[in-house]
Amino acid sequence: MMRPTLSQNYPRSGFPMEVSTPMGQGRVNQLGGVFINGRPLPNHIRHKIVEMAHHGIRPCVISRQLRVSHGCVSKILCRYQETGSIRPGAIGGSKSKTTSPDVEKRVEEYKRENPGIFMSAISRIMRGRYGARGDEEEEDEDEEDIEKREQEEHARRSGHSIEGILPDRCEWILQTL
DNA sequence: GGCGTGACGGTTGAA
DNA sequence: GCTTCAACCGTCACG
Repeated sequence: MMRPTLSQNYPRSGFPMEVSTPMGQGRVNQLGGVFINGRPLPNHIRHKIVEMAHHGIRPCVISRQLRVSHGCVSKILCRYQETGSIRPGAIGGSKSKTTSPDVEKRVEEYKRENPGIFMSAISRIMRGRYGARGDEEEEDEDEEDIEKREQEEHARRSGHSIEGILPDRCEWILQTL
Protein backbone atom coordinates (compact mmCIF):
# COMPACT_ATOMS: atom_id res chain seq x y z
CA MET A 1 0.00 0.00 0.00
CA MET A 2 0.98 3.61 -0.47
CA ARG A 3 3.84 3.03 -2.78
CA PRO A 4 4.90 5.62 -5.23
CA THR A 5 3.52 5.14 -8.68
CA LEU A 6 4.05 6.68 -12.04
CA SER A 7 0.96 8.76 -11.76
CA GLN A 8 2.23 10.23 -8.55
CA ASN A 9 4.93 11.80 -10.60
CA TYR A 10 2.47 13.77 -12.67
CA PRO A 11 3.31 17.07 -11.07
CA ARG A 12 6.97 16.70 -11.84
CA SER A 13 7.13 15.00 -15.15
CA GLY A 14 4.25 16.44 -17.02
CA PHE A 15 0.90 16.53 -15.42
CA PRO A 16 -1.85 15.85 -17.95
CA MET A 17 -3.12 19.35 -17.85
CA GLU A 18 -2.07 22.63 -16.34
CA VAL A 19 -4.10 25.78 -16.19
CA SER A 20 -3.37 29.32 -15.17
CA THR A 21 -5.32 30.73 -12.28
CA PRO A 22 -5.16 34.07 -10.51
CA MET A 23 -3.48 32.17 -7.69
CA GLY A 24 -0.79 30.80 -9.92
CA GLN A 25 -0.26 27.52 -11.75
CA GLY A 26 -3.29 25.34 -11.37
CA ARG A 27 -3.49 21.66 -12.16
CA VAL A 28 -6.33 19.44 -13.12
CA ASN A 29 -7.03 16.35 -11.10
CA GLN A 30 -8.50 13.06 -12.28
CA LEU A 31 -12.00 14.36 -11.77
CA GLY A 32 -11.36 17.37 -13.92
CA GLY A 33 -11.25 19.77 -11.02
CA VAL A 34 -8.68 22.51 -10.82
CA PHE A 35 -6.36 22.64 -7.83
CA ILE A 36 -3.11 24.30 -6.89
CA ASN A 37 -0.60 21.86 -5.56
CA GLY A 38 0.43 22.69 -2.04
CA ARG A 39 -2.29 25.26 -1.56
CA PRO A 40 -5.60 24.84 0.24
CA LEU A 41 -8.83 24.61 -1.68
CA PRO A 42 -10.79 27.84 -1.93
CA ASN A 43 -12.92 28.54 1.08
CA HIS A 44 -16.19 28.31 -0.80
CA ILE A 45 -15.34 24.79 -1.95
CA ARG A 46 -14.49 23.73 1.59
CA HIS A 47 -17.68 25.34 2.76
CA LYS A 48 -19.66 23.50 0.14
CA ILE A 49 -18.13 20.16 1.09
CA VAL A 50 -19.20 20.59 4.69
CA GLU A 51 -22.58 21.90 3.72
CA MET A 52 -23.31 18.98 1.43
CA ALA A 53 -22.15 16.53 4.06
CA HIS A 54 -24.51 18.27 6.47
CA HIS A 55 -27.34 17.52 4.11
CA GLY A 56 -26.46 13.87 4.20
CA ILE A 57 -24.86 13.77 0.78
CA ARG A 58 -22.28 11.01 0.58
CA PRO A 59 -18.62 11.92 0.31
CA CYS A 60 -18.24 10.15 -3.01
CA VAL A 61 -21.04 12.24 -4.47
CA ILE A 62 -19.52 15.38 -3.02
CA SER A 63 -16.14 14.59 -4.49
CA ARG A 64 -17.60 13.94 -7.91
CA GLN A 65 -19.80 16.98 -7.86
CA LEU A 66 -17.17 19.39 -6.67
CA ARG A 67 -14.41 17.60 -8.56
CA VAL A 68 -12.29 17.25 -5.49
CA SER A 69 -10.54 14.02 -4.66
CA HIS A 70 -12.37 11.88 -2.17
CA GLY A 71 -9.28 11.81 0.00
CA CYS A 72 -9.51 15.52 0.28
CA VAL A 73 -13.22 15.42 1.06
CA SER A 74 -12.49 12.85 3.71
CA LYS A 75 -9.75 14.95 5.24
CA ILE A 76 -11.82 18.10 5.31
CA LEU A 77 -14.78 16.36 6.89
CA CYS A 78 -12.54 14.68 9.47
CA ARG A 79 -11.01 17.98 10.34
CA TYR A 80 -14.39 19.59 10.54
CA GLN A 81 -15.58 16.94 12.95
CA GLU A 82 -12.51 17.31 15.10
CA THR A 83 -12.14 21.05 15.16
CA GLY A 84 -15.48 22.37 14.02
CA SER A 85 -13.65 24.52 11.55
CA ILE A 86 -13.52 24.29 7.79
CA ARG A 87 -10.50 26.50 7.58
CA PRO A 88 -7.14 25.06 6.64
CA GLY A 89 -4.41 25.02 9.20
CA ALA A 90 -1.62 27.51 9.25
CA ILE A 91 0.78 26.67 6.48
CA GLY A 92 4.45 27.28 6.91
CA GLY A 93 6.40 28.90 9.67
CA SER A 94 8.01 27.41 12.66
CA LYS A 95 6.45 26.54 15.93
CA SER A 96 6.06 29.48 18.19
CA LYS A 97 8.71 29.58 20.87
CA THR A 98 6.87 32.14 22.89
CA THR A 99 5.82 29.60 25.52
CA SER A 100 8.91 28.45 27.21
CA PRO A 101 8.31 26.46 30.39
CA ASP A 102 9.01 29.67 32.23
CA VAL A 103 6.28 31.54 30.39
CA GLU A 104 3.84 28.70 30.94
CA LYS A 105 4.61 28.75 34.63
CA ARG A 106 4.02 32.45 34.86
CA VAL A 107 0.75 32.28 33.00
CA GLU A 108 -0.33 29.51 35.33
CA GLU A 109 0.56 31.63 38.33
CA TYR A 110 -1.18 34.65 36.96
CA LYS A 111 -4.24 32.58 36.21
CA ARG A 112 -4.39 31.45 39.81
CA GLU A 113 -4.00 34.95 41.15
CA ASN A 114 -6.36 36.71 38.78
CA PRO A 115 -8.85 34.21 37.41
CA GLY A 116 -11.46 36.85 36.56
CA ILE A 117 -9.15 39.17 34.70
CA PHE A 118 -7.48 36.24 33.04
CA MET A 119 -10.74 34.92 31.66
CA SER A 120 -11.94 38.24 30.36
CA ALA A 121 -8.60 38.85 28.72
CA ILE A 122 -8.83 35.51 26.95
CA SER A 123 -12.39 36.18 25.88
CA ARG A 124 -11.37 39.48 24.43
CA ILE A 125 -8.47 37.96 22.56
CA MET A 126 -10.58 35.10 21.27
CA ARG A 127 -13.20 37.53 20.03
CA GLY A 128 -10.59 39.54 18.32
CA ARG A 129 -8.99 36.54 16.72
CA TYR A 130 -11.93 34.43 15.74
CA GLY A 131 -14.74 36.93 15.60
CA ALA A 132 -17.88 35.15 14.43
CA ARG A 133 -15.95 32.17 13.26
CA GLY A 134 -18.07 29.85 15.30
CA ASP A 135 -20.92 30.49 12.88
CA GLU A 136 -18.98 29.81 9.80
CA GLU A 137 -21.04 26.84 8.74
CA GLU A 138 -24.12 29.01 8.75
CA GLU A 139 -22.72 32.09 7.18
CA ASP A 140 -21.31 32.23 3.75
CA GLU A 141 -18.31 34.29 4.55
CA ASP A 142 -16.89 36.42 1.83
CA GLU A 143 -13.40 35.42 0.84
CA GLU A 144 -12.45 39.07 0.81
CA ASP A 145 -13.44 39.34 4.43
CA ILE A 146 -11.41 36.31 5.27
CA GLU A 147 -8.44 37.66 3.45
CA LYS A 148 -8.77 40.99 5.17
CA ARG A 149 -8.97 39.31 8.53
CA GLU A 150 -5.96 37.20 7.76
CA GLN A 151 -4.01 40.27 6.82
CA GLU A 152 -5.02 41.95 10.04
CA GLU A 153 -4.13 38.86 11.94
CA HIS A 154 -0.78 38.74 10.27
CA ALA A 155 -0.14 42.36 11.09
CA ARG A 156 -1.07 41.73 14.68
CA ARG A 157 1.12 38.68 14.90
CA SER A 158 4.13 40.50 13.63
CA GLY A 159 3.70 43.05 16.36
CA HIS A 160 5.20 42.53 19.75
CA SER A 161 2.20 43.08 21.94
CA ILE A 162 1.01 40.34 24.24
CA GLU A 163 -2.04 39.98 22.04
CA GLY A 164 0.18 39.18 19.14
CA ILE A 165 1.63 36.33 21.12
CA LEU A 166 -1.23 34.95 23.15
CA PRO A 167 -3.67 33.95 20.44
CA ASP A 168 -1.38 31.17 19.32
CA ARG A 169 -1.37 29.79 22.79
CA CYS A 170 -5.04 30.16 23.52
CA GLU A 171 -5.63 26.48 23.00
CA TRP A 172 -3.00 25.62 25.56
CA ILE A 173 -4.28 28.25 27.94
CA LEU A 174 -7.82 26.97 27.67
CA GLN A 175 -6.63 23.44 28.28
CA THR A 176 -4.93 24.46 31.45
CA LEU A 177 -7.99 26.28 32.70
C1' DG B 1 -18.42 1.34 -5.50
C1' DG B 2 -17.34 3.82 -1.22
C1' DC B 3 -14.15 4.98 2.22
C1' DG B 4 -9.87 5.55 5.18
C1' DT B 5 -5.17 6.05 4.95
C1' DG B 6 -0.28 6.99 3.83
C1' DA B 7 3.24 8.40 0.44
C1' DC B 8 4.23 11.96 -2.38
C1' DG B 9 5.48 16.52 -4.34
C1' DG B 10 4.53 21.04 -3.55
C1' DT B 11 3.90 25.68 -0.87
C1' DT B 12 4.57 28.61 2.95
C1' DG B 13 6.70 31.34 6.52
C1' DA B 14 9.36 31.64 10.95
C1' DA B 15 13.98 31.14 12.55
C1' DG C 1 18.53 38.51 1.29
C1' DC C 2 19.18 33.60 1.44
C1' DT C 3 18.73 29.01 3.40
C1' DT C 4 16.79 25.63 6.34
C1' DC C 5 13.18 23.29 8.38
C1' DA C 6 8.80 21.90 9.84
C1' DA C 7 4.23 22.60 9.26
C1' DC C 8 0.41 22.22 6.05
C1' DC C 9 -1.87 21.28 1.50
C1' DG C 10 -4.45 18.06 -2.17
C1' DT C 11 -3.83 14.16 -5.15
C1' DC C 12 -3.36 9.48 -5.94
C1' DA C 13 -3.69 4.62 -5.30
C1' DC C 14 -3.98 0.78 -2.31
C1' DG C 15 -6.59 -2.28 0.68
